[in-house]
Amino acid sequence: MNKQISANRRATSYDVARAAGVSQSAVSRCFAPGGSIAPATRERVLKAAAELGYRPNALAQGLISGRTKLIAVLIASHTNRFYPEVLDELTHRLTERDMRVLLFALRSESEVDAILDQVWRHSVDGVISAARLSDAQLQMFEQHRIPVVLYNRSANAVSSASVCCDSAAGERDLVTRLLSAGHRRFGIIAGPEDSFVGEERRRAAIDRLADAGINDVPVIRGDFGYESGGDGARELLGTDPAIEALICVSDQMAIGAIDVARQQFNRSIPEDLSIVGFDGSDPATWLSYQVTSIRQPVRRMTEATVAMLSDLIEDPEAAGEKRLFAGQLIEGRSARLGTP
Amino acid sequence: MNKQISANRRATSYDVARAAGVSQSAVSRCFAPGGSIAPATRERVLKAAAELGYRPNALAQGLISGRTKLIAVLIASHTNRFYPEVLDELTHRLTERDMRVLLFALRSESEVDAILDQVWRHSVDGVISAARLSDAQLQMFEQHRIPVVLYNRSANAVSSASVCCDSAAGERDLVTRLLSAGHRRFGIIAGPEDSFVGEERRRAAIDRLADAGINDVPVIRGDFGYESGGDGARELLGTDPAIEALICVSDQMAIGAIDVARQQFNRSIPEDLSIVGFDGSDPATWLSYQVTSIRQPVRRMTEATVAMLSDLIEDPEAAGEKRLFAGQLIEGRSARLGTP
DNA sequence: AGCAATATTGCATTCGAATGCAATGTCATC
DNA sequence: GATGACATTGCATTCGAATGCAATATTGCT
Repeated sequence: MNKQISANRRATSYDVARAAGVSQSAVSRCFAPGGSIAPATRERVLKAAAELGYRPNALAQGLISGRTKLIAVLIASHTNRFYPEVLDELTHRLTERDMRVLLFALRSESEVDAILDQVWRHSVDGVISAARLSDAQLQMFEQHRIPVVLYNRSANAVSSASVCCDSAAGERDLVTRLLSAGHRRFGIIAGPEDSFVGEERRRAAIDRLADAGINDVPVIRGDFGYESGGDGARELLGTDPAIEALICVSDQMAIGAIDVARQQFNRSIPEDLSIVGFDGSDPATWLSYQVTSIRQPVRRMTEATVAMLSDLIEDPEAAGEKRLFAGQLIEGRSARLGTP
Repeated sequence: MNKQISANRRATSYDVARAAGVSQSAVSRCFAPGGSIAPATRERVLKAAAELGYRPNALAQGLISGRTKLIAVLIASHTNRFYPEVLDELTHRLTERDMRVLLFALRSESEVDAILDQVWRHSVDGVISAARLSDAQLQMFEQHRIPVVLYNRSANAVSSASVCCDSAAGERDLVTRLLSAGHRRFGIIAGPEDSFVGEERRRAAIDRLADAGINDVPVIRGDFGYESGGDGARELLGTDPAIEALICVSDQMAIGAIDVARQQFNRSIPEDLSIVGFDGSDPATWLSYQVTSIRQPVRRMTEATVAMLSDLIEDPEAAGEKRLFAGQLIEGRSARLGTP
């Protein structure tokens, strides 16, 4: 019996070839950019393809050509929850360049291996990771010439491409301005110990304060979220009511801290207490908060990430570049700042 | 010359077969659940596979088996920006069931066709759409037996599976409670005309008000975001300062409205003005707002979505079920509510 | 031991498109 | 009309795993 074209079977290049009276190769060449094909033939093939609703099968293309145009995007759940702009921008930039997003949301460190296993199986052309990868994991990709671009984190040992917002510089700026406004008594609401940017910001703040002769600054750890910011403020202000400025390593924690300071400690912000955040996320600009913060240039960063990844895919031997973007200081109304 | 195993080539099932001294079929059967293989052979194969770092190639598997375990997730950019929980939960639930997320973020209606083209090429096993699809587009999927589950929207003509929060019922409840608190003068801050849930909520509010004999309620359209909520409030309160209650079809618009009402119109919320939202998103619970709203049961809804999709993939002939989840009324502090 | 029943294994083919190579076809030029 | 340069086309193979079928190997049982 002949191969039946059942109503719901997808049309293949052979079906199109038969309909157009050409070989399968000709069909393939019609859809390949720069394929050698006569204009007249091309016409006929495209017409047949349109009639049959033919679309090249990405699996077959990927299998034979070794290029899938799939990009694995690894993002920690909390990054996406608190900063959804990042994923949205990444997705758009990738789509613009004709790449597809295979999304993996990580809730915990322990899932990474299982997820990389999947990434691996799908023969992705590249990886964008806004989640922590171990050196061994990065090496695995490097060894197999799969480009990886790290977003807002960088690797220790392995030389790996990355795009980051300069957290340290941003945090230093903030602290410098707080100091020059005369603040001398600080509290820090940091992130989890395993957060790259969180730790970078915490260290930068502590170092800058130490430079100014201020040591033993109390640190409370949160999870970047609203609740934990409030908890941190409660604990810090409860322990030392004389604290003049709270340095929070994320906007959402700053917001939580502002609410608790105002409502439970009856402080006026910024008159009685300065609070700064980090990220420049949307809610930070809301009238009730207007958080003084460092805004990450997300659009430029995501654009750079995708551009860098494209380049690496073109030339996998190219060295991984590290790009550092300066954050922009947002002078909100949640902190008293001095002149720079 | 023999096929060279260069350092960075991926191991294939043939490589493993050679290393373990068995046929490629045996290797394949080791990784297939329930494959007929002797325990001893299995041992040997798995050992060889581990040594070579072998992982089945998902493209080849998908091509030959017709199952890719890929799920296309279509989500409107604004849904993800204002309500990131949805995508995060969906991704996790899908991952739990051993399915992968091919993500598409839609900024505008016009991108849909290009994106469905891509979805199509990738032979996904199913689609979850939190974006509008036309009847023709839905039919296309149905015709080819590709299950689609709509999230928070439902189709008109086509019978399609869907999971929704009962926006109409929720909005009616809110309005009922506002009415029973004695409010008589309302304003509505709605969503864009092409938003499914936005319109559903707007209509429900208008209908419920009409039932109470209140007609010609002013409606301003926003885009679900903070700014547009503030703009809406400014316009409504500017036009009619006697308005007693603002009905916003999203929490972020309610928040924007609260800020503008407080800071630009000097109103106490809820004493001078009641404002209600919808969604039960994170920021709505923040102390400064505590928006009175309807919380969508996101976890249950995403769970149901994924379960439904799994079932449809198992049995594509099954009829698409429509599941409607009741929202939970959150009595915040942004509105005066009467008894039910 | 002998035979059937069952469990393992390998062979060969398949999925759908891309591509090197050889075979045509076309055209210009002298 | 012959010759060469170049453009089109098709053939055959390839990517890597799954699977129906036939060939063996084991096992149980008499």
